[in-house]
Formats: sequence, structure tokens, C-alpha cells
Amino acid sequence: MQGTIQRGGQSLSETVARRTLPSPTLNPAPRDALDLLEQFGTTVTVHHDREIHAEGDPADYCYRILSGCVRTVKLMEDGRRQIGEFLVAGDMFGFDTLGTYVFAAEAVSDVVLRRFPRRMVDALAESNLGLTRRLRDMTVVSLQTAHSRLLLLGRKTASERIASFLLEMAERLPGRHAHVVDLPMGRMDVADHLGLTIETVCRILALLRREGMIGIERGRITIRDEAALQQMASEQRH
Amino acid sequence: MQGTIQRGGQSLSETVARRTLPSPTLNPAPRDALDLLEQFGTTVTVHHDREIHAEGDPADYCYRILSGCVRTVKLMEDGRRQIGEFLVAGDMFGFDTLGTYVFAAEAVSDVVLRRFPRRMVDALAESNLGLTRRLRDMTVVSLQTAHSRLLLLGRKTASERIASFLLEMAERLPGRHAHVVDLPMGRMDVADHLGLTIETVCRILALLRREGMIGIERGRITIRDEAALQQMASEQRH
DNA sequence: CGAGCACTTGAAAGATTTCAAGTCCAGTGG
DNA sequence: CCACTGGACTTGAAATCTTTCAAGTGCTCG
Repeated sequence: MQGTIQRGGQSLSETVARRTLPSPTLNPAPRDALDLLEQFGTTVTVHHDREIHAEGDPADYCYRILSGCVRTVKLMEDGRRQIGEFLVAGDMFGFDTLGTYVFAAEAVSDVVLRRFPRRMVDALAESNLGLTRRLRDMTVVSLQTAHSRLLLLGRKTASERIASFLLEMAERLPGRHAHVVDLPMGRMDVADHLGLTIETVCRILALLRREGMIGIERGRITIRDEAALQQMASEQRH
Repeated sequence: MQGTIQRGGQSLSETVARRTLPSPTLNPAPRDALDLLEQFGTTVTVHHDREIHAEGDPADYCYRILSGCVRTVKLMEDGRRQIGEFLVAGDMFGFDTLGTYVFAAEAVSDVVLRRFPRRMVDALAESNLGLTRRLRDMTVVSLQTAHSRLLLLGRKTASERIASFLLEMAERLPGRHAHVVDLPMGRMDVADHLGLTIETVCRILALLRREGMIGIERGRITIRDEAALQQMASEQRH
């Protein structure tokens, strides 16, 4: 047993704030097709451990993360939990969906989101090929990430999973130093992402610390020997 | 250690056979946008255990399976292997890719494929919104499937994985009787798909047999007590 | 200062894996 | 036609990795 869920989950505390367009130039020819969505977005804040959307909800909105960290969650009847991914500033979610969400999204930390009505996104995509392609590419990248995680969960050892995870977070989390990783999520979240128990996560981290590969201070990990970590991660051939 | 790979993997033994269009009606308004691809397809045969495409290959082709079974494979340096999914008649693959394939595709059994040049697919999608949407939906479904597998690999026990697998195959494999499952893949493939060893797969199957839930005869599994299997699979809440 | 929660660590229990033999066929060659 | 061989599949026993069960520790907050 693990993964007692503290789903707070009622309503978003919405700090609605309709944003003005970046620059009222004549033809702003967006660098990124996704910019087209911007004007239809609303900024909302979701607090730590609150639900953004539930699994099975009608998929009415898509989101881009402005700040903070989000987890996608699948739950089993008995409480076992799998966190599919952690999403951070710049990441988008809610686009890869047909009808209803197939997993919940929850705020790991306090989170600021840009929220877009799906019908807007769909309508825009209908008429804008660039956007359509962009959305498709995003989905494809997600799919490829998921496949890498299948390998991690199916075939890697606990140490390999932790090492992989730390390296991934070092790369993706915003931060001044690439070697200082401020983990927004707790150990339990890490465990439920890597298919381990919280105790195993702690023990392996302690092991890595004893080996001098990392430093640990209150929710902050310092990577001391990246090469050793990379070796331990046993990344895939390709 | 597991997963010694017998990748045969040189060339496709191509039984090229350009197909004529189904019916030369005036405006055949396809029921399925994917039918648009049909005329650009080539039929090829790939034999048992041969590679269809390697991981890292330039993604020049997409495929639809006409008959047989295909596995998608990710390999680690030391030979550990993860089979992402088994694909059967009607399934498509090679569409969810950007540039190069991120996993290999191999023929589990002798396989007949309809092969489409990617540049054709891309070109058609460029001008046909229906096709674009269809491709996107396919990718989304794949992504959702992958997320369910993350839960299976991350949180389910060996018995639960095997039960889930059997039920899934019973549903997806073509066959007269839904309760008679002719598995095209060997135990090792099952193991590498479910993140187990071949011995564990055997033992759990034997267990299910002793419990009267299934029958086993040479590559054929008979489902004797579907309800019990479903219970054992502990499917997700939603 | 005390409570509560997140995180650690230790020890025992368990689920799978690893190591080792078989068994069972299907196909081969005598 | 039938024994033989090799590969796939099974099964047993010991070894391991992780988990489970149990206590701490150490912050943070009230």
C-alpha cells in the first residue's frame, strides 16, 4: 500500500485575469503557432495539492503552465497511484484528449496556469494548419516520452530510475544552476512516478548521497557527480 | 538478464503489390479519411522475427497491419528489452514520429503490411483536414494507451499484469471465439511487454490454470472464468 | 514549545528474479 | 517410421531486490 491521496480537489481558485495581446502590431505573424491561442486564454491559479481536473471529467480546457509544477495521476480502486508525468513551466496539457480526461491533473506546488477553452483550440486548429501541426507534434513528443517511461518502469532497477529521474528534473526544472535541483514534489510523488515506495526512494537517495553523487538538503538535491549519475541511469542505447 | 534479442533484421522481403482503388466511383467520399492513403500504399510481407524498421532509422514509412502481429521494441545496452505494444491486424504504426523512429518494429509472426511513404502521408494531411484530425486522434489514443501501461508497469503485481494482458489480447486479437486466445507471441515477448521474466510469466499462467481461470495448450489460452480474470486484473477506477 | 507531517532508517517479510534442471514438441535425418 | 536435437516452455530452490512494518528525526507552523 502506498499513495494515500490527499486530493483536495473542488474548485480552482481562479485569479481570472484576461490578458491583453502582447503587441497590437498589424500582422504579428506568430513565431509559434501556439501563440494564436493566447488571446483566448485566462490565467488561473491552483493551490498546492488541489485538483486542476479530475479523471473522467469532460475535457473542456487545455492548459499551459506559467509557473509551478503539475502532476498527472491515475488511481486504482485501492488507492495505488501512478503519476504519469510532472509538468513544469512552459509545458502544456489537456490537449491530448478526446472527450474526457483520462487522468487527473493536480497542482504539485502552487501553480499559475493559462487556460484555454478546448472548443476555441479546436476551432482555431480547424482553420490553421500550423497550429494543427504544432499540436500534433506536441502529442507525438508526449507519446515518445511515455514510451521511454515504459522502459524505465518495465526494465530499470530502483537506482536506475532514481538516477534517471534526477537527471531529467535537473534538465527540465527552471533554475539558475543546472546542478542544483529544487524538487517541487515530495518523496511520495517521486515514488508514485517511478513505481517505487517512498522508503525505497529515500534509501536510494541516501545511497547516492553516501556515494558522493548528490547532496540533499530539504527538497533540494545537488548533483555532485553527473557522470556517475548518468552511468547509474543506464540510459537507453539510442 | 533477460531478452536476448534474436533480431533478424536486414531487409523486408517485399511482396510488392500495388493495389487498385476499391471502386472507381466519381466522388468516393471515403468513410474513413485514412482510406485516402490507400492508393499510395504498397503491400509488403515481413517474416517472423524480422525487423520492420530499427530504432533510430529515418522514419520514411508508415504501416497498417493487414495480418499478423508486430511488436515495438526499445533496447538497453545490456540487452534488457521493453516491448511497448503488440500491434495486430487493423493497427497502424509509424505515424507517431518526428524524423526518426524512437523504437524498432519487429514481426512477431509472419506479417503482411500495407506500407505508405511518410512524405505522401504528410502531403495529404497538409491539404486534408479530415485526415489530419484522424491522424491526431490515432496518436492521442496511443498516448492514452501508453499511460494505462504506465500504471500497469508501475503499480500492478505480476498476476494483475498477466490477467490484464490476457483480457486485452482476448479483445484485440482476431478470432472466432472471444474466449479462445491464440497468442502469436512467445512467453519471452510477454515477459518483456509486462516487465517480468519469462519464468514469472510461466508460473503465473500455471497458477491461473490451476485455479481454473484459464486453459493452456501450445500457444493457445482459453479463458474459462472471465469474471475471475477481470477481478484479478484490478482494472483502474475509470 | 508542542503537534503534525515529511522524511529517514532499520529489520523482517515477500514478491520476483536468478540459477538449474527438466519436459514437451516440432522438425530433421537416419 | 521413429529416434534425436534444439528451442520453447515449465518447474523447483535459492538468492535478491523491494516492500512492509516500525520507529525515529527534524522541520515548520500555530
